[in-house]
Amino acid sequence: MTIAHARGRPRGFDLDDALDAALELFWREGFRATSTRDLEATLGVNQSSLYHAFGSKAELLAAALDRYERRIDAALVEPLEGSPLGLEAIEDFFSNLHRWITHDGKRGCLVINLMAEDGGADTAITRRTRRYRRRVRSALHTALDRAARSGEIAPTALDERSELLFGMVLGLNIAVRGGASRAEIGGIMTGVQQQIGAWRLPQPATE
Amino acid sequence: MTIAHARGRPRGFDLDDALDAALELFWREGFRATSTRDLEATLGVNQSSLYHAFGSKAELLAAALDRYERRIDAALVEPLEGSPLGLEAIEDFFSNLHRWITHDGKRGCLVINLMAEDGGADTAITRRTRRYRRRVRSALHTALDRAARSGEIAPTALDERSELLFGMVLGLNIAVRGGASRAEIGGIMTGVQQQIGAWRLPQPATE
DNA sequence: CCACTTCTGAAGCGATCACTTCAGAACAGG
DNA sequence: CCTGTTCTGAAGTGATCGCTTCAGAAGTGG
Repeated sequence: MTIAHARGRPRGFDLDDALDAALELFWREGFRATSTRDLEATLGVNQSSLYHAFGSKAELLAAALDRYERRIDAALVEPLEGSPLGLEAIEDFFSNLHRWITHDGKRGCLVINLMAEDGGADTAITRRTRRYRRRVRSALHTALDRAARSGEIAPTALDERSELLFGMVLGLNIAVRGGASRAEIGGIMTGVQQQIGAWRLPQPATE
Repeated sequence: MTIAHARGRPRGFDLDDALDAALELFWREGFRATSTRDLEATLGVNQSSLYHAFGSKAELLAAALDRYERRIDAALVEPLEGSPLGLEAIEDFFSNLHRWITHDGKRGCLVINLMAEDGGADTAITRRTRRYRRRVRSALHTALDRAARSGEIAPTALDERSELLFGMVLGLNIAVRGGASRAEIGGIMTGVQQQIGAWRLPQPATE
């Protein structure tokens, strides 16, 4: 959606590259901890140009967040939501989540990091994190529904179980961001996977 | 442990009162978001006096944290650890936790808030939050052990289950701090309690 | 009362924050 | 080349940060 300019000096940097670099900073260092000077240095773009292009630090975050949500949706949420599988889709989701939030360092999930940062003030960011929470919880519920319909798990307490799983998504994130060791994270992850497996009913032999 | 002074002008404020007020601010607003000017205004104590008494903002936090840990230990961890009960002690723990982190507003647990704030840097605070994590996880494990020994639950996957529970402690906190609605928190809490109940084995009729 | 010590209040320190200003650079169309 | 437009670089805005300075207030023991 980058339109070629018609008149005036052409922009000296690529908008998408800048957004990706800004996303990386906000994600790894946090929104508040990333100063406009940090952005200037890492992106190699003068503050003046950044403000000219994006308006404010918050709008830059919003634009970076658009890109982030598209990616995490493709990598984690859509596979969970669109899978034909039940419990296995959820187990895969948590495996993917594990990789996603620990990929290089203690970066966690940007949306959940933001949720933890702003302390629940009523900002545009808060509204987006709320929407994201609903989306993830709903995808988990959908997968549990599939598992129940196929007889993989008992068709009871689906609401409670999806809430439990969603709570674990949040818990894993804060454990990662809070500096828990790899072993600690692994332990929690094992606890989740074990619990998901424990929901599985004994299956009648197929075939 | 407040020693009466021997010479010089007596302090014009009460150390314990000041620590309690500072604790309240750090807890509700966050450590970083609480400025020394906020402390001055809320405590009614000049910055100069605060620095004279405590040394630095970080040391003031450390002193407030001492008080906080004593209280949360008495209110939540000791009852869990010292109870003769198994699952019921854990259920009570989560009920108490719910009250503790939502008591007035979205305050969460100070230790977990700090864990989320400093991003895992290796500070004195990080070391204390690590110690606290170990303590809570161990108390949960102890309670599960009691439940297993009394035949209340199967004596399997105790490590995984305690990790799961601990992850939920973290998840509930971030949900509260992140501005989740009362209904959302209640949903997650119900998910946890339901899961704990689901671990209970059918009991032989006693009597 | 005096010398000594400790604590207080106001003012101010340098650093850093998000953001702005403005002269001039770099292009287009005429 | 000239005019009009957009973008860039360096400098600087006021606000706020954690923390310090220092004169003087408020006590003590002699």
